[in-house]
This record gives sequence, structure tokens and C-alpha cells, in this order.
Amino acid sequence: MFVAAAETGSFSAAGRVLGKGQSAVSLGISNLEVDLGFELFDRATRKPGLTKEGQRLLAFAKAALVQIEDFDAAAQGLFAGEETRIRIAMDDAILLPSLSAQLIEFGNKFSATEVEFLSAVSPEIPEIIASGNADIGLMFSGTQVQKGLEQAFIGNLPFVSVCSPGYPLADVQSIGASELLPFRQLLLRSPQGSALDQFPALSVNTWFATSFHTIRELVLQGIGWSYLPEHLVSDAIASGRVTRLNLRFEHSLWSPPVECVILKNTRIGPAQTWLLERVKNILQAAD
Amino acid sequence: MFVAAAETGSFSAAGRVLGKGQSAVSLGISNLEVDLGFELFDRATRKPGLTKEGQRLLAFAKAALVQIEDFDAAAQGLFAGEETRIRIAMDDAILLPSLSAQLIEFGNKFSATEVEFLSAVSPEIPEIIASGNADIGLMFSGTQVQKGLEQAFIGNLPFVSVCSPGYPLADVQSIGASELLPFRQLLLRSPQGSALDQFPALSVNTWFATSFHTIRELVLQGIGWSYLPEHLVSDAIASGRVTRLNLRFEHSLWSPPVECVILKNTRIGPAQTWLLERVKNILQAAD
DNA sequence: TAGTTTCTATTGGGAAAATCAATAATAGGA
DNA sequence: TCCTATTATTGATTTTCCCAATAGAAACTA
Repeated sequence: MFVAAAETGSFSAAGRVLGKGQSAVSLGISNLEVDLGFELFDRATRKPGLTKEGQRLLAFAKAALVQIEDFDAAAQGLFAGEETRIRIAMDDAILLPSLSAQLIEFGNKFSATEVEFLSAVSPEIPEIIASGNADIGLMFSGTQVQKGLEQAFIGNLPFVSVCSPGYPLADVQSIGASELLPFRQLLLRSPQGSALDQFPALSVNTWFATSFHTIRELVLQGIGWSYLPEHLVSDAIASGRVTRLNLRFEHSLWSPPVECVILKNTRIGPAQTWLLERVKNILQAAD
Repeated sequence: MFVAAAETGSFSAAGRVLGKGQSAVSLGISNLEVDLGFELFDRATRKPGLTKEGQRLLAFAKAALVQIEDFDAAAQGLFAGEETRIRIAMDDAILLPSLSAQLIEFGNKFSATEVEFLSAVSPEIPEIIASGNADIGLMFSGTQVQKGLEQAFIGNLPFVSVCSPGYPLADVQSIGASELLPFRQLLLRSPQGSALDQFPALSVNTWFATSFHTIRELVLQGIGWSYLPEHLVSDAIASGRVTRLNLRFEHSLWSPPVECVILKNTRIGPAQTWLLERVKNILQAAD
């Protein structure tokens, strides 16, 4: 009543908005004022205006209402069968800005649903999904189809070959495959040690890390060269902290396929359905 | 009731906490569940446990309660006569970490009171207070006492003389007053153009700025040397981006006096009283 | 195993609160 | 000056809220 009256500037109007009579609002606010010990409205004129205390309290009242509306919205979602939690297992490299944008929208739309991220390297992800430790997996394709899982091709994630500006390869105009051999290449490898076959080792001297973010840091510090997801290094390329390699054999962007994995034969709720739908478009948008 | 029952794990205990009977809680939660359309508690055992929907909604319910408690706290403050707003006019240089800490505590204690900062140069501040555009003024002493104002000495704010490491004065071992003359000194001056007499001009070549933060940037960039509040440059000194001058005549820190100004004969509320009390100690703490 | 305690659900009655309808007074607009 | 819209007040009514009491079930205790 307080908020409605403050916003409409009239007790009668507040009553109409709230579907109550005018006297209910008048009494309600009077009682509130008695409880508080001070007046919220200045009744000098016909349009009751807020006192300065009223103005200040209005912000708190509105904040409380917002929280209560959030509660209601979450309750409605849960009633509609929305999941209480969705766990996403994914390769760090796939968290691109267009996916983050979708996740923000998801959070607004499904406030009742918590999201949990499990960072993993692609080959581990099918097992994580199969064992029920996550609901949705986002990974680079490559490993054979696993039974019990439903795999869907999403799109291709563009990779670029990079090194730091100070690295010996930075200034070479046209690099052939054999010329790469002596230079240290940084490669992704799962903690269990299996290298990923969709990321080719082109150098003799290879170092490994279990996350593209680590590799990115190593490249920035001039440890070696690597293939990295373009979105992870686009800023660094623009600011000159990282340089693209001029590979002779690389005519277009190297873009390994990405797929989405879920459990076969599981009932999926509205939140997961929505998210899957959106996830399938993130790579189209990124192109 | 929902929150209390979830936290105590028992309807009876929740009733005791809330000062209500057990049946009230039982009924209340049943009604809420009917409204929501799903169960919040699993009554399989004797201790009712939250369902997964209940777990999720609990967070929203708690958030709503917090907002309502904030409302109540603010209302109580306003009832006790706390100001709805306090405006502080101060010289930027006085916003030292110990003052910020006090302001954070102030915000927690007086949530009903808004704080508004007016940045100004010291000589302008008495006029701002006198004209009623701010409630509390924090400034460097110096200008004569103005009638209608109450001025209280707070303490001294230590200043250090600094330049950038690349500046010619950086490497001089013992600088005499006459040696300073040819080097550009950066001085504070109010927008109206009056220089501040408590900041002595020691060089012939002087440039002016209206904020110590600007001067700090100019010093960092090697434009000249200046006296700056120690807390503004202590980090930069530690990291070597700024060097202290070795002045022969400077035996101790140069610490101009700071004072607090308020209007005489005004009723000051509890929030302002508290804040004034604390402000008087910030410089003792900084020493 | 039996007794005791501590739960929750349910019900009926009574108190409190909320709401409405009606009325009176007042201010602004035509 | 009339008309409309607004607020305050009051009495009646409805609704909500809560307690006390009861009963049944589960856990604890001896």
C-alpha cells in the first residue's frame, strides 16, 4: 500500500491498483505510520506527498517488494517444473562471450534454477555426463560416440596460432610445417595424460597444460607458441601483446567441431530445454 | 515461518523461536504450500527436511527477509531522528583510508541516512557550509574564521614532497631551498584562482591544478614536483613509481592542519553527531 | 519391551485484523 | 457555484490468524 500510494500519489488510486477500497489503503497507511512512529505522507494538500522520511523509506520498501517478487517468480518456476539446478561440464575454451550472454539471459529467465559449472578437458566430459555428475556437456568432438549419450554437433570454434611478439617465430613471414618443428608448442592435455587428437602436435618440442587459459598465459610470457581459441586471444592480438603466426599452410581459420552431450532417455525440464536450444546457436553467432 | 522452520529443522522449534504455537506454524506452512502448489518440506521423517524446491526457495525467502529487516532498521533510525541525508564537502586529499573505513561503518550503522559528497577546494568549503549546501566540511585550515561557522581542529595531514624517478631532482642527495627554484612545482589552486597559502610555492616555475589527484597524475608523468598527501602516494612510493625529494630543510613531515566546519546553532542529529565524533579521530589514527 | 518425550496434523473456538460500504469534509476544476 | 475526486472516519462483516486441546507417530530411555 505504501509503495502503491507513493507511486500513484493518491490513496484512492492505490486502492484501485491494489483492488481494494480506498478506506483500506487509508487505514492501512495510518496503521503503518502508527507502527513506525512517524508520518510517511504529508496530507497538507489533496495529493498526499511523501515526507522526507517517507522518501527515504520508500527505497527500502521497494527493495523488499522486489525480493518478494523474486520469491514469487522462483516459486512459479518451481511449480512449473523448472529444475532446481543445472550442471554444465565444459571445456574452458568454449565459454565464449556469446555463451556468457545466453547464460545471463538464462539467469534472468530461470531465477529458480542454479547453474553449476564443471571445468573439464574434452575427453573427460562424456564420462562426466554418463556418470550423472553433470547435465549438459560442451566439448570438442573427437572421441568416439559413447552409448547412453546423445551427442549433437553445435558448430566450429575458430582457433588461431599465436606466439608472443618477442618469440622468434613472430617476425617470420611465411612459416612452413618443417620450420615449426624446433619451436616449443604448447598443447592441451587432460589431467589423465591423454592428449587430444584434434589438436595436432606440429613441433618436436611440446609442453602440456590442462587448460587453455594456462596456455594463454604461457604464450603471453613467451614460453612457446600454440593454437588457441580466437576469442581468448582477440583482445591480446588487438593490443599487440600476442602475434598471430604466418603459417604457409593455414589458408583459413582452423576450427575444430564442438558438440553438446546429454544423457539419452532422460526427462529434461524447461530450463534445460531452453538452454540446449540456445547453446546450439552460440557458434553460429560467433562466426 | 518457512525460514524459521527450515533453520531449526522443526515446526515446534520454529514456533518457539517465533513466539507462536506449533499449530500456527504447521498451518502456516501448509497454507503456503497450497499457495505455491508444491511441498516445501518432506514429512517422511519426524524432522521435516526441505525438499529440493524448498531448498531453492529458502534462499529467496531469506533474501526477502533481509530486505524487510533493512526496512525495519531504517524505520527505527528515522524514528530516532536520524537524518535522511548528510552532505559532506571536503578537499579530495582528506579522503584517506581511515576516513573511508569510518564511512563504511557509518553506512552500516545508519542505513537510513544517505551520504552525499561534494568535492571542493579548501577555501571554498566555508562558503559551501555557510550557504547550507553541505552539513559537514573537511578542509585545510588557513582562511580566517568565518562568522556563523563552528570550526574544529582535527589534526594534521602529513604531506611529502615527491617527483617521478626520472625527474632531475630524484637523484639529488641534499636539496637546498635555492636549488628547488628552477624546477617546476605543481600547486593546488581553487577554480576561482586563489592559491592556498598553507601550501608554499618554493619554485619560480609553478603550475596549478584544482585537485591533488590531478597533481598526483602529473607528478607520475614527470611534469614536475609537488607536495602531496602522504596517503595518496604511499603506494606509488613503495612501488617506485614516485620518489621522495631529499630536502635539506625538511626535518620532519610537513603536516598542514585540517579542520572540520559545521554551521553554528544548528540542531545536529545522531548520525551527524556520530560522524563528527569519528572524523575527529581519523588523523590521530593516520599518524 | 514399555514408558516417556517430542514430534506433526487436525479441529474448534475466539481474538485480531482486514476490508467494505457509507458518510462527511475538503480541495480543485469547469 | 456546482461537480467531481480525494481523504478520514466509523460500524458491520468477513477473513485471517492463533491458541488450546487432541490424537497419532516416531525416537529416545530405562
